[in-house]
Amino acid sequence: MKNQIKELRKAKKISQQELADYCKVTRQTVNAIENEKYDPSLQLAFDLARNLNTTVDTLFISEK
Amino acid sequence: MKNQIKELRKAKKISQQELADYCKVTRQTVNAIENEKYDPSLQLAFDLARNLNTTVDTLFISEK
DNA sequence: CAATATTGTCAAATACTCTTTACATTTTTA
DNA sequence: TAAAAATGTAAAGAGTATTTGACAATATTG
Repeated sequence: MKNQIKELRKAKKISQQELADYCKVTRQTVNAIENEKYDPSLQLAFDLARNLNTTVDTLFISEK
Repeated sequence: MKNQIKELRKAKKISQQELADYCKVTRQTVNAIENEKYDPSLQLAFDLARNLNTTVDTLFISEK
């Protein structure tokens, strides 16, 4: 599963910490997901999409 | 998190078992998600959406 | 009605998500 | 260049997702 979090976050000019705060998770969680250590839960995927003004289907790319 | 899995599955006239097979999970997993016992992983959300000919953003409704 | 398919549910075990704490490295800014 | 901010990473533990096996209840079909 790939994602465009880093690109959209930078386009919005916010830090991992700020995005993490908006989504109510830790900075390390955002960092791990950006660097594809693991996939977020479905709820967190929705929270990330919302805070980056996009949709889950465009933020994440299921490689199948 | 709400979802429209049951409605779309019935519209397609397939059983929980068939949908589970397509997504490579157990019947119990599909049943639990339909009945909102817990949310699927992000990957399974994409698999469910794809097999029901829809998108994650329309199949699931994040209540926030 | 009887047989079969489908669905609901439960408990125990395993795998994965996420947090916390901590420290190192890189980037930005004064 | 020095200080501050941002990022990368790792280990341990809590909480959640999924599997397996099993049994009961409901719906469908012959």
